[in-house]
Amino acid sequence: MSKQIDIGRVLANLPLFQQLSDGEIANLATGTREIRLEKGRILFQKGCALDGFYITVYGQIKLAFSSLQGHEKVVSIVGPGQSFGEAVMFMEKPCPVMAQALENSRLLYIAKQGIFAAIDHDSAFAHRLLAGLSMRLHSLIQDVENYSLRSSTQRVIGFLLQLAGMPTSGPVEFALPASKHVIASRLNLTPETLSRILHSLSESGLIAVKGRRIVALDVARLSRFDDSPPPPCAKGSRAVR
Amino acid sequence: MSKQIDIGRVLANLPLFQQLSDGEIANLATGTREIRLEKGRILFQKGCALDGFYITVYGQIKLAFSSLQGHEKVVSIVGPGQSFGEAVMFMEKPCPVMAQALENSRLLYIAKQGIFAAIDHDSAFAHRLLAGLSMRLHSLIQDVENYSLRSSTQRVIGFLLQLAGMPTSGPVEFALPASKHVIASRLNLTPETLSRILHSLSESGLIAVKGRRIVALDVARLSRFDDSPPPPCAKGSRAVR
DNA sequence: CGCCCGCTTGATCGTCATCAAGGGCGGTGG
DNA sequence: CCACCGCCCTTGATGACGATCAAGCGGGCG
Repeated sequence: MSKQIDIGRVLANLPLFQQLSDGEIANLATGTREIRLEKGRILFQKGCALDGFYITVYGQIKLAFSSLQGHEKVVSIVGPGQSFGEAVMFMEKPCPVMAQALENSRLLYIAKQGIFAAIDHDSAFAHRLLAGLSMRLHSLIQDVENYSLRSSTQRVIGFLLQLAGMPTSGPVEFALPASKHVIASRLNLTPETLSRILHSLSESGLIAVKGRRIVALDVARLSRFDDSPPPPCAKGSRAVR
Repeated sequence: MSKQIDIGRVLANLPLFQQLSDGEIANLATGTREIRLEKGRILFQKGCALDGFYITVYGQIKLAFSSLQGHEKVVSIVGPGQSFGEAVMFMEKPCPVMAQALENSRLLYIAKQGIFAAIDHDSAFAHRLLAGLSMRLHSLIQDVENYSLRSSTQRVIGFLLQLAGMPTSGPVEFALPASKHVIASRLNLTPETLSRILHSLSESGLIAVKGRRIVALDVARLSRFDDSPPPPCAKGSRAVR
């Protein structure tokens, strides 16, 4: 039962909590529970109230909502070191999404009382929280922008470029962070469409695909695709738009 | 030149600032500028940095981004009493959207220093800010949900129901908050499509439209449309999905 | 009175979802 | 070691929803 020690250590190393005093870390730790979740298990359903939030230690959690028709849309894939649920906690409203483990995972659940105490005590912490929420908001707006004024191909390219990082140029290899099914949903596509797009990109020599691994062969050209107005008529390019 | 008095009064009445002390209000007021904006004028462009945020006193501002192709997508329509730009301010990153006046408007621009001081001084204020940002995040997620798993008709209905408020039942009349062009963009539709949808809804006897005024005739049935799985086969209903 | 702008209406086209099979690969058991 | 099965992904054929292009309409304002 080395839980207590573990939790304090883990908390203290998170960017969000880096600069808190030992006392506050200890205080947070008392309100913190460890959660192990096996692949496929649901952490909470859409509509639940949360009076705390979660941090992923390892594993992978997907946040998604599902229509009454049973369709599901993945909003976010959260990995180690990332947190989720803060907004719901501060809002005191039912959670708009559900959370499910994509792999066996280990999380921390941090009760809001400790957070609130830390805010009262240390206004720099409040600043970090505000900045964190703001970043989240920002990326959500990016999503809205992607969904509303970019084609499916552009969304895929944008996603790949993001995974590739800002590379020096030259080919970059990386792995998709989840099954193609999940990725497709995250990008608002069907798996079929994603498959076709990846196929067509590799036909154009822009990328190479083997299973979950992808090589971005020509990052420069890829980026150009990403946001170029389709030239007046992209001649003969069934493949592209 | 009654600006100073005005500003203090206006600030003190905003929900966000209700509970601040007179001293803090005064402090905020010194960092606050009044801005008058005539219809059509652009307040800031996408990519600008902000070191403060805005509150609409009267008028109407649209937040939007535009693709390189010149297409424009309205993210939000902000009216009197509402604020915008906080997230950008806290994030210290370029603004992801542009802001333009839809009517002659009057705004307050509040410098971040006063806000930061208030946070340091009054942790309840920090809580309110956090809750405010969280609400914003929540509604953005709703938007994503709408865009990704609801048909255009469902989005329109959802929007109308929101305008109608939670009515007692029976017909409700209200006005669209902006031109149909802007509304359409907000809902991720072309004006043509919006027009057709409104037409088809009024043909079905669900609403009546005269210009910008709309009467929701059958709110109950409207709500049902809003989220019902299309019954196995909605017989003969070209009008509906 | 006439113009301009916001909206409507009609015809056509593209993109992407849907439906339906067909691979390929890993795991399991004979 | 091979055969079988399940799962994930791919590939193909079709269709629907909504965008685009192109006129018409009406009403407010100069």
